[in-house]
Amino acid sequence: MLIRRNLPPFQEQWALPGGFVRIDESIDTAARRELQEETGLQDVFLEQLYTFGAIDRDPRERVVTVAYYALVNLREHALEATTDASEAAWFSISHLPSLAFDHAQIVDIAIARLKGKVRYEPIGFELLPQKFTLSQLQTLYETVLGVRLDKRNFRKKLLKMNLLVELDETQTDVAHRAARLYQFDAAKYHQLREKGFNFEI
Amino acid sequence: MLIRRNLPPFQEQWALPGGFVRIDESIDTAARRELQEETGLQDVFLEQLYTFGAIDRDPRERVVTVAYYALVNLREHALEATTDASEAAWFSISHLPSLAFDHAQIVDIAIARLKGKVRYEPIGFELLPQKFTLSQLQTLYETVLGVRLDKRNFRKKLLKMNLLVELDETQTDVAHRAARLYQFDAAKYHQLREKGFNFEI
DNA sequence: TCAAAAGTGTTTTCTGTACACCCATGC
DNA sequence: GCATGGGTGTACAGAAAACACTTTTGA
Repeated sequence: MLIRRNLPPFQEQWALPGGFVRIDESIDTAARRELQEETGLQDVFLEQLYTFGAIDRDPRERVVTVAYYALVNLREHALEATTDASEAAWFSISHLPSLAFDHAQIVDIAIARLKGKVRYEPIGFELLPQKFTLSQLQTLYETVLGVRLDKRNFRKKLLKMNLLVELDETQTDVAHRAARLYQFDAAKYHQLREKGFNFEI
Repeated sequence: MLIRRNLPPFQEQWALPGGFVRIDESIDTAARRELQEETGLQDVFLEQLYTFGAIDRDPRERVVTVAYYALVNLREHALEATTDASEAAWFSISHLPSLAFDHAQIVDIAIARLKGKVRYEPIGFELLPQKFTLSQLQTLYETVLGVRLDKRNFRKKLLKMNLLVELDETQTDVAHRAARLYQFDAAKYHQLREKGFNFEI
């Protein structure tokens, strides 16, 4: 999700949303506030990514950026028009425009983090609606990891973890056999974690 | 490695070494400089850990800390007396004194990072001398991960990776059969990585 | 009736784990 | 000669990987 800058430097260029930390808020709070102010996104997975501190990364003055990344599913969190930024839009990470400042580097590091983390923590579900099909989940992993997965083996593995609740519902509005819907059981995950269980794809 | 503070607040208490980033240096550079100034340590593995930004973490004023962690082997990097800190000393992480500021939390996060990272990146070698025995390596993993490992399986696994160079040397000054020494082959590791190899313990 | 994706088991291969004894060395 | 850690192989079990066809549905 990028915003188009309406002020120099890098005017008219796309950039990551962001802003300054206030003296009376933590940086976690600031990240959440900025995200909300610039995109309308709320109640999403948000985690500190990395802190960027090269001396010339902003041409105006010395700026240190503590970058955060959020995971969002587009169906349940629509973008709202906001006042801060002139324009906000979603991009495919395989078709990014050129970015302001060192934001391309920040995106690279975020993708690397996601790729690493998605394999051993159940954060992939943040990118899907609450109810999803196993094929959607598989496609998600195939996209993030950049590999093709075997359908039968994938289902076997995921279902054996006992983290998915099989619902009595199916997809609607598809032009083929409707797939069963599942839900991720976060409570069960935390419970299993206590006992030494490790999520792994 | 902790230093004893000689100024308030938390005077006389143990704390992580640290200091302020200068306007003309990157935060990476600042971390390296502070480490060198306060402990004499140079040319060690140093990586950004996490940025701490709670509003009241320093009683004097608002301070944001970008924490770094270093991995050091004590045999090859002796501590030097320095002027900045009144005293510097190594502690076992299982016997830490109470720490100034939120440094106990920082240490906890560093240990968690090490525990996670040591399993899928070959950073454990940073904690050993260049030449080491397989038993030393095993003990290191057992200590960091907090588990006991099977000697035969551990050796089998490590040697099969082809990342260790078997030297024509053995330990000296031990009161039992001297163990063969090995070296980690970083070049080979990077070469294998290119081909999709993943280090994993 | 066709297209499109859902759903389902078995076999083979590989990897992880469990396990015990002899060897070399210094004291 | 004894204490101490060094060094070695095999068998079993469980996990991962390979693989193809039938079913359901809407258009």
